[in-house]
Amino acid sequence: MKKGEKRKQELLKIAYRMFISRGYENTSVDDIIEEAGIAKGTYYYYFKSKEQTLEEVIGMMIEQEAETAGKIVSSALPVPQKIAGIVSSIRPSKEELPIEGALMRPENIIMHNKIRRKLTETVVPILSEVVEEGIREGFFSCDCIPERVRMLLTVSNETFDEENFTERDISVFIDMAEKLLGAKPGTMEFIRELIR
Amino acid sequence: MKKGEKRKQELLKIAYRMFISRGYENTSVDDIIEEAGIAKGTYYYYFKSKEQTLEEVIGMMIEQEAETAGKIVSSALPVPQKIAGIVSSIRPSKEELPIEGALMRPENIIMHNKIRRKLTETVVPILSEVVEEGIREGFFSCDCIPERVRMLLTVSNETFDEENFTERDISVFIDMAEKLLGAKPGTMEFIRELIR
DNA sequence: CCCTTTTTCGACTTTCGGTCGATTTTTCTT
DNA sequence: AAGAAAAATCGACCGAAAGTCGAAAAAGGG
Repeated sequence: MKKGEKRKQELLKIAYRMFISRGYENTSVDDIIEEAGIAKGTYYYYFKSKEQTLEEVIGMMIEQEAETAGKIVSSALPVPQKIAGIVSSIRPSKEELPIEGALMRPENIIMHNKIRRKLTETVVPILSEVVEEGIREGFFSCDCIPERVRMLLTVSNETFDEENFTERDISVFIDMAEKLLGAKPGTMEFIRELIR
Repeated sequence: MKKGEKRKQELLKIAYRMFISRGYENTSVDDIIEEAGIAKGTYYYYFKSKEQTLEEVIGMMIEQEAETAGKIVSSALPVPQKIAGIVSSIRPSKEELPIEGALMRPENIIMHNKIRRKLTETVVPILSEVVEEGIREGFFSCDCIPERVRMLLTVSNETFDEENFTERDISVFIDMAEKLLGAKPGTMEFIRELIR
């Protein structure tokens, strides 16, 4: 009964690698089982569908990132650095797998989308907490924190995921972040380094 | 040689209807050809792939909306009403086909995404023009107009497409729009009616 | 009317996700 | 240790769906 879990983790790892490098749509179940050296039936003994595999793979990814982010929140770092740290921990999705760059390929819309959704869902509360802290310390000044954080995250995802963003995009985004959170101009400049 | 164009339009119309009502993924080429009463080969005589059909269907949709928006821009309406008009002309995608509401179903991510992309691409320049006009008239005050417009559009799409948005989301969005474009507080309140 | 081009046809191929009953391996029970 | 029960594995098979292809039928033109 323990061998089972191990096998599943193994399959998850293989699926993760393949989804990342070749894209979800371009990875067939046959590819996965061939790599794993198992039969179709075995695969479906562990996953009810290919999509469920994707779901679990994404769950894995996000879980890790959330853990890192959580540690940062409860650390003693100053607020801006907390934000920097969290944002960085969220981004590896790009540096980690740029070799293929298959992530936002047209055919990868589905995976990309699911990742974004789940990421937003888990990160918004975490970042909100930090913003709250920032308000207490006088960095920020605003209401509706989760809503604001979410919108910032949305723009960030949508804008900086692609390769086509410009320096102007970054400037506008910083301006937006400062204004949306009620921070003094220039306070959020540190974001520039994170993105570029 | 003219019959061809006609057939293609007919197929496009059928595909449009089916993609909208049942979703792109849930519509098979066989469904389309059955509805059209033609053979597989005929379909592929007009489209190189199912995806190309989707592309053309989306092109059709956006073209119409862009036309309407264009007329509004060159009208004599005051700036806020131009914006309102354009935003409305963009939104029918929701009122037009809510019966099934299949648009943002998990399985429709692909279509939804392509629509959003293309829509943003075509609407950003149009709205930017209006904002420019608004600056001249003292409504707004900002630089990097296309970037700002794009981000606003991004947030709007992502936030108000779903059904789960709250009144607070709207308020924050309005606040954001005003601050991003350098408008006086309250100026953009009219957005509230458009969305709700 | 014949020849060319356009359009249509539908059987066939391939790919892929998923199913299922049989079989082997592991674990539990006594 | 023997046998039963449960867990894990196997792979042939299925059905759906996109896409191909060569042949045949319409449409046009001279």
